[in-house]
Amino acid sequence: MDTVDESLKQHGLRLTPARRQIVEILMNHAYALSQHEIEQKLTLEADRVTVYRTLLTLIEVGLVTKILDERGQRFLLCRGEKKAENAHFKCTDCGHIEAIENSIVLPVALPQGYVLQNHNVLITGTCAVCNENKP
Amino acid sequence: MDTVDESLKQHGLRLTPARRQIVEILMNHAYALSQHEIEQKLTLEADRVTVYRTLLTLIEVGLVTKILDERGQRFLLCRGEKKAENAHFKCTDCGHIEAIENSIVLPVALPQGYVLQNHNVLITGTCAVCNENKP
DNA sequence: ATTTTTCGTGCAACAATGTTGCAAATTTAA
DNA sequence: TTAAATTTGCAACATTGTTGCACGAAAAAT
Ligand SMILES: [Mn+2]
Ligand SMILES: [Mn+2]
Ligand SMILES: [Zn+2]
Ligand SMILES: [Zn+2]
Repeated sequence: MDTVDESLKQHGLRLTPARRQIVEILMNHAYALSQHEIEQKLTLEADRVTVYRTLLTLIEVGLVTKILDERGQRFLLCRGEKKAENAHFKCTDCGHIEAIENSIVLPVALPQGYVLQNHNVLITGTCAVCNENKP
Repeated sequence: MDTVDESLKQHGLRLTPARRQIVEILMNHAYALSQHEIEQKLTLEADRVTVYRTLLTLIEVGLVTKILDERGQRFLLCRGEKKAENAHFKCTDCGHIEAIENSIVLPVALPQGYVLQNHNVLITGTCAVCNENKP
C-alpha cells in the first residue's frame, strides 16, 4: 500500500480512484493548485462536483488546506504539523504559489478582547526563476 | 465642495452620483465591504456593473483598496499613505472586517531572489463585542 | 462469496461573482 | 450651447461555489 492509500486510510477515508489521484497530484506539487488545475491534471474522468467535494473532505480530515487567491481558492497538501500557518507567495509572472517556509507572520498583536482563530497570508511578487530570466 | 468631491477631483475623476455615493459609503465604514453590501447601501439605483466598474476605477486611482475574502473581494478606502499594508481581521461571528492598526505583518523573510510586490493578510477570529456577549 | 450497509459519484440545477461589448445618457471642456 | 470624452445600463456570458437526489462503488457483515 503506497503513501497515498496510507494517508487516506489513516484519516478514515475510503479508497476511491478520485481521492487517490487528487491526493497524488497534490503530493507532486509544492505549490497550491486551483480546483480547475487539479481537474486538468486528472487522467480519470471526474465531475467537477466530485473534485469539489473530494477537496472538502480532504480539508475536513486535515489532509489538505486551502488559501485564498484573487480568483477563488487554492489547495495544497498539509505538510508536517502546520496547516496554513505559513505565508504563501504567488509569483505574478509565472503564477506559481508556494508556502514560504520559516515565514514569521504571526503573532500579530490583536486588539484587547479579540480571539484569533486562523489566518491567511498571500504575498505577491516575482520569484527567483522569473527574476533571473528577465534581469 | 465636500470631502468626497475633493477626493474624486484630486484623482482626476468626474463627479457622478454613483461615484459620490460609493465613496461616501466607504468613508463611513471602518471595515471592508463586499460589492454586494455596497450595492445594498446605495439609495440611488445603480447597476451592479456600474458598482463593479466604479470600484475598479477607484482602485486604479488609489482611492480604494481591496482585500481577499473567502467569498470574493472586499473594498475599503485607502487611509493615509498605506494601501492594504495592514492586516485585516474578520469576525466569524458578526462578519465585520476591519483593518488592524499597528499590525506588524511584514517584512516577511522571502527566499533569495524573490521580490515583494504586495500582500494580503486576513485573520479570522472573534471580535471583542462578540466575545463579551457570549462568554 | 454474497449480501447488506454505508458512502461516493454523476448529473442537473441554481446562486454568486466577475467580465465584456455596445448603445444611450451624462459630464466636462470648448 | 455645442461637441468631445467619459460613464452608465443592459444584455450576455464565464467561472466558481453549492445542493439534492438517484445510482454506483466500497467496505462491513453474514
Ligand atoms: Mn474549471
Ligand atoms: Mn450581490
Ligand atoms: Zn515566477
Ligand atoms: Zn464580532
